[in-house]
Amino acid sequence: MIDHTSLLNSGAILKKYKRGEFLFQEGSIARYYYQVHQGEIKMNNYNQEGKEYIQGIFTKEKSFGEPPLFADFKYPANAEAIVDSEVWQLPKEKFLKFLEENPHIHHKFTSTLALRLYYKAIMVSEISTQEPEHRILRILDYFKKNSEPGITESKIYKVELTRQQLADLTGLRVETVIRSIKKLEQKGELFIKDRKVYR
Amino acid sequence: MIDHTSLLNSGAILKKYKRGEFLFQEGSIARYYYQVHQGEIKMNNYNQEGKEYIQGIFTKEKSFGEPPLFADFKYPANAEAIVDSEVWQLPKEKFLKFLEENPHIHHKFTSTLALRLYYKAIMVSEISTQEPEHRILRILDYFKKNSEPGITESKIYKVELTRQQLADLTGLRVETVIRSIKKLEQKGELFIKDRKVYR
DNA sequence: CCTACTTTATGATCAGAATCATAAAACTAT
DNA sequence: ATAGTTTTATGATTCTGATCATAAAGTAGG
Repeated sequence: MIDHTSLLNSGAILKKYKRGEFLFQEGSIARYYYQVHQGEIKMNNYNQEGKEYIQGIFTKEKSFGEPPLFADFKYPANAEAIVDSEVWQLPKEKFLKFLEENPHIHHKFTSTLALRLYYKAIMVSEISTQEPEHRILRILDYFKKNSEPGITESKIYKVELTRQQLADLTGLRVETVIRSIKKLEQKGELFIKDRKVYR
Repeated sequence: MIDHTSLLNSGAILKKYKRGEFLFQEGSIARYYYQVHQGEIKMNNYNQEGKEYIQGIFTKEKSFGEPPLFADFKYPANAEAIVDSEVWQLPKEKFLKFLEENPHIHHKFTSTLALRLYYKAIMVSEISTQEPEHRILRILDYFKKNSEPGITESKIYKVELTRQQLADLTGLRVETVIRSIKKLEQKGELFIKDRKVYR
């Protein structure tokens, strides 16, 4: 989102996180702008029984957790490293100052927020009204679309998500995801090779 | 969101919609900025079987449907008048020009988007991991908080939503909402008087 | 006032996803 | 190579919210 030179010039530092480590917790105050340098970060919630919901997964160069920097509220979810990762960290004030000085980048963040809202609107409606197979296809298509810019429908996409992650993204249980994927394969909506899903 | 004088100066017009009328449909291209002047507008989705999901309800002076004006995508939901309403309509180009000339207002829209993202993040997590009673309390608290700025927890809030609307906001069925509300009353989380819910 | 419709309500039944149990295959770390 | 963990897999059972049926109370329009 922000190039490395600008990050360094603005005073960002690169921090390392081990797989499973938290960058911040649900309910805490937002103090930094974050951008993935290496690895994978997920934002998630756990309910009382420990069931997880994954709000989003962020990879190389993607920023996350900015919304509370723009309005006055606490983090609605945790940020947790999926694998060992390196993440740029820029203090809130410096981030906001940088945006003021770079209206073009500010615009990019506004449209990123808009796009994320679009995705959330779709997912919340899917989860509340559609059956498992439909939900799973939506998530797969979303990840496919975001995998490489301008990927065509005809091109085959290899899903790198585990069944458990798909479950946590769609609000389903892992067994339900496994069974639904099997049914989707029978229907020809996707295929499985060496346990990996392709769509 | 934008004051009436500015709206008029920028070239906005006031349009009337009858209860049940659509302002735009899911999948169509965004051409206007909308702001409620009188009445109530909901954004919603219908699935194949006609089951509705309400993304949000917008009242006096609230804007809606801006995200696709900031990024390149189609409406993820419909906009439908809940009651007879009057809505300001400003062409996209004029809206974006107005924002450019008024960075302060632009900032307000960015934080509105951030806040809406916050609400969606909470709802999608609630819907996918929490049971009916929990979901309903969340929605009630959200509407309570937005009913008047700075409402305290101790103050009693009268819920103007119907059971059906609560169902469509939480992804539940109307019978489930009715039964859950009864249980919540027994637990002392809210009370019912003349069929109206108070929290 | 009368008729339509909407909203709230309640009981009975059903269905589908969650849960529980178990296990094999595939990685990971030592 | 070995032990431990994660991932995928499948069958049996349970349970909760959806569905179906029905009705009374409330509201709106002519």
